[in-house]
Amino acid sequence: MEASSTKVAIEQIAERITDAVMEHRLPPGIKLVEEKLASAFGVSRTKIRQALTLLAQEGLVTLHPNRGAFVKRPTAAEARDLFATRRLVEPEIVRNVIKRACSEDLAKLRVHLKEEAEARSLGDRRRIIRLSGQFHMLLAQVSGNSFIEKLMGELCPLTCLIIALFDEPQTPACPEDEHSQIVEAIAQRDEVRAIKLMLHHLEHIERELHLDSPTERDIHWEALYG
Amino acid sequence: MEASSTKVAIEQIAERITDAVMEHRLPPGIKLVEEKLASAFGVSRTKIRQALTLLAQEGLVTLHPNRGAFVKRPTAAEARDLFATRRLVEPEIVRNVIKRACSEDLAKLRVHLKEEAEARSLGDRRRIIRLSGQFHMLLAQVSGNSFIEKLMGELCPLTCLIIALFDEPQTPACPEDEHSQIVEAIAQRDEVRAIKLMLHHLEHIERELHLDSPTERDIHWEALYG
DNA sequence: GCTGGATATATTGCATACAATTTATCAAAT
DNA sequence: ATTTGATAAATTGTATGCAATATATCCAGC
Repeated sequence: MEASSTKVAIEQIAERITDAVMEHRLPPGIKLVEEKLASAFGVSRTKIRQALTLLAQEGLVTLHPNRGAFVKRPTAAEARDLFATRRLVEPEIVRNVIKRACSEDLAKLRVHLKEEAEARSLGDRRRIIRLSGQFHMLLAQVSGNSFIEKLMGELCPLTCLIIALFDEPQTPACPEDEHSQIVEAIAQRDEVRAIKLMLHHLEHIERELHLDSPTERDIHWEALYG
Repeated sequence: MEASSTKVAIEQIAERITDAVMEHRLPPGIKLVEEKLASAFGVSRTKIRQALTLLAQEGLVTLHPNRGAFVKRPTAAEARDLFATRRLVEPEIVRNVIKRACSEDLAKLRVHLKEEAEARSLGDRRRIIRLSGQFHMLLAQVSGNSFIEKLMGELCPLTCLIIALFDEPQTPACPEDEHSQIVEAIAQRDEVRAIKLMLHHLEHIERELHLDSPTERDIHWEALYG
């Protein structure tokens, strides 16, 4: 039961679960037992159930009938599709941000960069991963297209999951500070450079993953001895 | 109460509501009363509620706290964002379809074209609108990227809503049979032509709408007399 | 006739109870 | 030791009941 008596909206529940997933506190594949979540959030299962259908629709959770909800375990193929989608969408985001961003927007982005730098200097790896994802969500927000914003709001948490699954655990934190370079290119209204940096950034993330070595999930047990 | 005793999954409920919206049987802005849906589908409100949160997450329905669920009324700005997103995504879909489509996929597309032609010859306007949307969803399916497929599954019903809102009611059915031209270009693996046709098609749809004349919804009553 | 406010009705929000189903436990058999 | 089957425990799926809130109705007052 929660200490406070404030009502917890199902969106808040979904968001807190999403944050936990982004910070790798909920690993891919783990089961989300309704009763446990209900008592953790101090609400009834009815609300948890709604939050879970919401998260399932977002793609962060998989619902197995009569068996429950599980944090999604994306396959390598899904990971590749995800990055293909991001390579398509994020250049458009950059173009729109350069077109529309006012000085306050740039300020917001720079505040975020500071948070990232802080987390990095503190070595808070979980916070780094979450903030890295949220940087891209913030960019999408500034770009001003609600559909693309929503899409990125789903792809970024999933990217965190994919990193949890396919990245070597001891990879040195995050590559480098490519985010601040992107922001600077945007501030200078250098579209070509900003897009190039963004695409390189995405390629760096994808290349650090081991999408070729098949996970247990990818093995087709039925077909193995066909 | 449903005649059959088959269990109705929440996805089915959501899908049937989506179809009704696509066919303009549920107009934008209409209230969806839980009790009425519950008896229409022969289930309890609990399940309806889950279907509605799902549809809200998809963006087809708006949830007003304590006031209920309403079929979304997209604004002109949202309509423009939607078409901008489709202009970004659908060329990628065409590229992937040309790369991946086998002969069975092409056959499926041609079967769909036949259905469209049939509906058109019968003058079944509602079915035409729904099938026109589903053509694009089918293309997305064939393209093989699950994220883009899901995105188009949300954008197409919304497009139908936007047409219901911003199109003149007596517009002559649908422009022409641009879909079959696109399929032929795909069958010939003519990427440049297929993409060009797709973009023209989207522009035709958007240009037939009256996105400049402000709807009642767009008027800012508070700011009017500022 | 229109406005304002009280009462009644309708509707949503939520928790709970119970049936259906799955998962875990444990003993017997090979 | 491993497997099989029966039983018990845990968990999900669903309907229902009640409180909270919003909407509609009605009637007095202007």
